[in-house]
Amino acid sequence: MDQDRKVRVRFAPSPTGGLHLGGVRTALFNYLFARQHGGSFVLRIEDTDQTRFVPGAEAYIQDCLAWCGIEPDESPDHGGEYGPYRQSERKSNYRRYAEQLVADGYAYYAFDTADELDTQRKLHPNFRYSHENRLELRNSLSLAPTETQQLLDAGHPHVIRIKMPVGETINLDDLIRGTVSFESDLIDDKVLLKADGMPTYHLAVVVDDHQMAISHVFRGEEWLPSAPVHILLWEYLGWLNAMPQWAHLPLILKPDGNGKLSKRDGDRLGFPVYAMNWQDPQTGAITEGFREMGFLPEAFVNLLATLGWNDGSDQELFALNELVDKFSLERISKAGAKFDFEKAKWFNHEWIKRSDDDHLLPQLTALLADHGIPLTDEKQLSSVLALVKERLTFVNDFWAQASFFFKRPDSYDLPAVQPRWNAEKTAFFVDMIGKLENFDPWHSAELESFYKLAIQASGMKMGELMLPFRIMLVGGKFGPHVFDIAALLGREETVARMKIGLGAFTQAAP
RNA sequence: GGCCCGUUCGUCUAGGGGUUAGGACGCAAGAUUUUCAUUCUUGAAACAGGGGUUCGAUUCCCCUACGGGCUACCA
Repeated sequence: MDQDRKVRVRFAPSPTGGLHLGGVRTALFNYLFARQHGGSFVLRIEDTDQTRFVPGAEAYIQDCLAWCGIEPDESPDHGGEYGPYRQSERKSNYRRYAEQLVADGYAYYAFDTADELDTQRKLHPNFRYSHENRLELRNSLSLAPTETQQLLDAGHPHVIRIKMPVGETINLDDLIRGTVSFESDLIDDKVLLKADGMPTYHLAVVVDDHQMAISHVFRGEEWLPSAPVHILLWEYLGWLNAMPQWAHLPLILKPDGNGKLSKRDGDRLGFPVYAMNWQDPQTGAITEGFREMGFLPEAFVNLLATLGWNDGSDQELFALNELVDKFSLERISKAGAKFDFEKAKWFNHEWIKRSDDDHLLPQLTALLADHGIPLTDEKQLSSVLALVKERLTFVNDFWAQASFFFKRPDSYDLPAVQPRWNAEKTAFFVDMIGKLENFDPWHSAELESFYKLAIQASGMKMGELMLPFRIMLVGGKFGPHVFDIAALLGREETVARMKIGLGAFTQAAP
């Protein structure tokens, strides 16, 4: 193997659905490795299965990657010298290699129909198309050469299957798992070229990876069992010295119970599994994505990277460029990792705290617009954000945490004040409103000391007069420091809200 | 069923022949905040089991158990 060859890795999703956690993580690890080694990250679309191809999914995949900050060096959209990057556009390639394998004795034509194979499977519980029975089935190995030729000439539907050797041990050197051995006797004769002339994944990856000079293949662990077929193909096609190095990534598991994380788990447990909103083309149903739920791409990338990888220290927060520096295959764990949504939320909380205002402001502006609030004062928005930033788990929490800065309360938490409301309190607020109308300077600290002095003078208890004030301004028992709120609201608005609130309290009082 | 992979607190994980087995999320308690949240402090919480090897295994080896993946003309 050529150790000096340029690092070229690829992410090869099939455009059959939304890009879920495992997919994005695979892309991320590929990307990190490429960047780290000054290599190329290739996006190749494996749209081989026409029956399940979903229109729009290809653009969706690219959008997801872009949102995460993963920019391919070569892709269907941006091109590159190894194109085309869509498998459907490379179709002419595959048959030729399949035929070559037949000619070299490594593969054969099989004419069995789907029905015939079904019958076999019913007859034999553990049916495998293999060296044990291929001579009894209808293929170019069992048929006379003339008969095979006749069927071929007549255009009889057929597939091409690999002829698995007998008695060989196939060793895979996996970068994460070390050497993994397989006995060739136990592996069936996989279909390489389908009756429709399209390749199966097994043929396609090998041919594509070879033609695109891929140096490293990082893919999910679910591919481990078919790795020996791929290795054999690299050998049989005569490309063994150009074979990429392999690394099979641990799976992302469902949080409860066991098994691979699926879309249904997200629906069932109430968290996203797709990077971005995904609309099922059949049903039209939209599954909410991490982005739409209010995740920052930084947090999403961070949580994905640390699901199955760590840098050996206690550090948990990593930016993408930091990951490029610190990522290493050796530190990827072998065992699958259960996805924990609580921890995912924590990552987002941390990233919101670390984000600059100008990073968050556009999203907040959009959020306010969704609630019918036009942006009038960006500085004010910034000040509000400073007050509530560390309370946010999601960007969208901003509305729940800070909407009262932009609109007056619709209702008041009357049960919190009403039972103990009295004339004395009414008098205090009437007096306070009058004083505040002329109070200066309108700053949080000054307001606080002034207000507290007035409470002392009144002889009433602090808590008796603090809570009503808060509820007048925001409507309920929540929000940041009251005097910060008043300061930000401004004199006019604060006084106006106090008057309205006072009216509501006295009217409702017993 | 067969093949392959895996197994440290509930979860993500660090560690590695001799450690009080460390961190984080979550949980609990306390403090701060005269709201709610944040924050801070403290706490409970793990080496799957059995055999070896060894003076000594959670760490190395084997077996078992358990979990997962694959077993399509899907990827």
